[in-house]
Amino acid sequence: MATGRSHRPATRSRGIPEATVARLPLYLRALTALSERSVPTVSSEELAAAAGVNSAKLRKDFSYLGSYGTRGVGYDVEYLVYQISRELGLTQDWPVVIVGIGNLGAALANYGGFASRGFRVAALLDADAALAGRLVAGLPVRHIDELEAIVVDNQVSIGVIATPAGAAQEVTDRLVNAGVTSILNFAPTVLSVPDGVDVRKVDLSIELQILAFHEQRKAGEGRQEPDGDVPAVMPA
Amino acid sequence: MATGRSHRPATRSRGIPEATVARLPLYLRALTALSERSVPTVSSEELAAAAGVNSAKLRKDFSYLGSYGTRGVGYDVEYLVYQISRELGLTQDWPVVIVGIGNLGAALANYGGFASRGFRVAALLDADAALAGRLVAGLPVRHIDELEAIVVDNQVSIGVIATPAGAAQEVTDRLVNAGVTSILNFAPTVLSVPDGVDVRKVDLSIELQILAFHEQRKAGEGRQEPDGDVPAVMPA
DNA sequence: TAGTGTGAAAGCCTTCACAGCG
DNA sequence: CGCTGTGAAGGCTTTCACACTA
Repeated sequence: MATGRSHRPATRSRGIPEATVARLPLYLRALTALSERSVPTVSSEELAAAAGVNSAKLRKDFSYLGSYGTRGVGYDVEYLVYQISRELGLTQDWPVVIVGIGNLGAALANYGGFASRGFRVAALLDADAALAGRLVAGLPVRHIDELEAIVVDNQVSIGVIATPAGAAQEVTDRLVNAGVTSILNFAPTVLSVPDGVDVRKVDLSIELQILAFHEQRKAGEGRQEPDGDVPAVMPA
Repeated sequence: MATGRSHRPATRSRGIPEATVARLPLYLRALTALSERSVPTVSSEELAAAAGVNSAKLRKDFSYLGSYGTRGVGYDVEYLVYQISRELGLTQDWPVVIVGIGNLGAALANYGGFASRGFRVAALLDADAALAGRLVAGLPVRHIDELEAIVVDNQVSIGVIATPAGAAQEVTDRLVNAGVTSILNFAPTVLSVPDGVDVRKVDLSIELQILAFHEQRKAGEGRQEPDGDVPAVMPA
């Protein structure tokens, strides 16, 4: 999902399939929880259950990272936490700017899992001059005019867009121009970016619409088991 | 992707592949924009560009819905809007409850694309009694004790969870017990639900971690480091 | 003629099932 | 013996490329 444009034919950045990369954070979260409970080792079966996947998939995923398990025993929790963190690039510090400090931007700024795990909010930016200086999550909101300077000074490579849809493309252009190469977009717009810039989007209404689709299907299925066909109510 | 548990072997609810369903909202948004500009027809090429996909994929997707285009011309915008809306179940009204009215819950309540498109916020719920009665997005926050009554009275089948992680599973259980069969989860937890209940999750920190992975890869590509092994610190 | 609709080909991703190791 | 690691098989998804038609 969501890379810059139509580049990268079969994106697996270094042998690790994209689908696996997308699950590593899930494993990491489950492992972190185990680590906090001082659990020393875990089997693929247990960890898979905690992460909400099946164990064959988990083992296959881990096999792309290397042979980090012990047959007959399982995986060393601490060691795996380290390996996955390293693989994901979380052993280094990633300064992030959040643009658009409405409810959503504020929610993001306050989000704990954000600040932990290597991500540091370098600045909060908003176009509304009236917001400037106000503290959100302990940080002062700064005016969007400062965007370029902040990105350059802090070597920000990741930007989060929580602006209204209408402002998203312009903000994107400015971020990219200033040197940002990864964007997490919460605005309901398709962003266009140059090659080499990654965009991931999170879209609330799309998720809801997908749920509605399945909801409708369930309702249409009626009481009996879905063995045969659905009534086939064709449109006009 | 986010269905209840390990059920549904190859989920395509009625011939429409899951991957296609996930793109229909994208097409719908692009079409709605065209409709507002009173554009009568679009080609697959144009619409695909607006939606951020390629045209072959779009045509294939539409072919699962039926033959709604005109060769040599393109697609009728209004007609497609209607067909996709119907397919997604957006021609009916979906009452939704949002649980957890912090910054994120408030952002969701205020989100425009939410209220439009067939989704109606039936209630905002929070465990904090101090919030009760306060207006958010024009709706009064109600206490979580009212959850069951609200779900039943409004025939709510979709619930949105914006609570802290610790509360998410309990809220889920109560929603499901009361009759909710689709859940959009913003809490960073794996929810367990009975068969037949769909869960989709949106996880901010996961998205960021995926970006960090690619960011790291880009950075590493500039230097040498092709075979990238690390000192091999084996576990105890 | 311009652009849809679609078999066929090619790639991914998941699952299976079991060899092999601690 | 228990559990990992992994070829092989099977499914989905995307892409290709072109017949076909308004």
